[in-house]
Amino acid sequence: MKKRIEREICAESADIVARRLLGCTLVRLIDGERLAGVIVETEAYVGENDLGAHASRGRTARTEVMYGPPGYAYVYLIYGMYDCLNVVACEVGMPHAVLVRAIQPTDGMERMRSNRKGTRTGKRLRDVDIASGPGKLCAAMQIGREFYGHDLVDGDELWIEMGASVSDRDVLVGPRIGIAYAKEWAHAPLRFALRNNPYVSR
DNA sequence: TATACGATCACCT
DNA sequence: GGTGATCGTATAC
Repeated sequence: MKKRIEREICAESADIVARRLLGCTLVRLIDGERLAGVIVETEAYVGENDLGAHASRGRTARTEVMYGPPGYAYVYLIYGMYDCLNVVACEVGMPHAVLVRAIQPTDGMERMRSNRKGTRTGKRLRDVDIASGPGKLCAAMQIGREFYGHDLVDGDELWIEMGASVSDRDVLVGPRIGIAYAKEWAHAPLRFALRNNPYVSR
């Protein structure tokens, strides 16, 4: 069991935190079994001015957790079907968040694969397809909205561990996905991924 | 109370 | 490359 992240890691602007979380390990403990994977893709949502961010509509019941301290989980339902996991970043009162978009499974891969048996054709999923997207990752790791507000630093069933350091030349930076409506913010370089890693989405 | 739509995914052509 | 599934949230009425 590796060292967990410290809360200060998450206390910066979300773009900094999104970059830092690459290479860290997301861990889910369920029925005594450890499910884990290296974070290989993230996106930053940088507060109320960010037209691509849920917080751009201000403080509501849904966005409330993002206004609190960093290191907590913001989980939301998208398209009526999938849950997505975010790490709250920045300081209290600044609603920043980092969307975890993909992980490279390391522990409990078979259980994660079976958790994704929502597919019709029932074909065996390739390893690279198990958690290569924000909705897929939550399904694979059994992360739902019950984790809204969960502490990812000191929590019990879901937390983040430190990983090997990642050099800048191994990081791909580009525009975020699925926010074409966000005007100038749609192009902002706020998506981060490990270059040439086959476990990233799309 | 009613309605439009989304930080996605899987299947189809 | 296109589209349907499916429901909570924000916003309009």
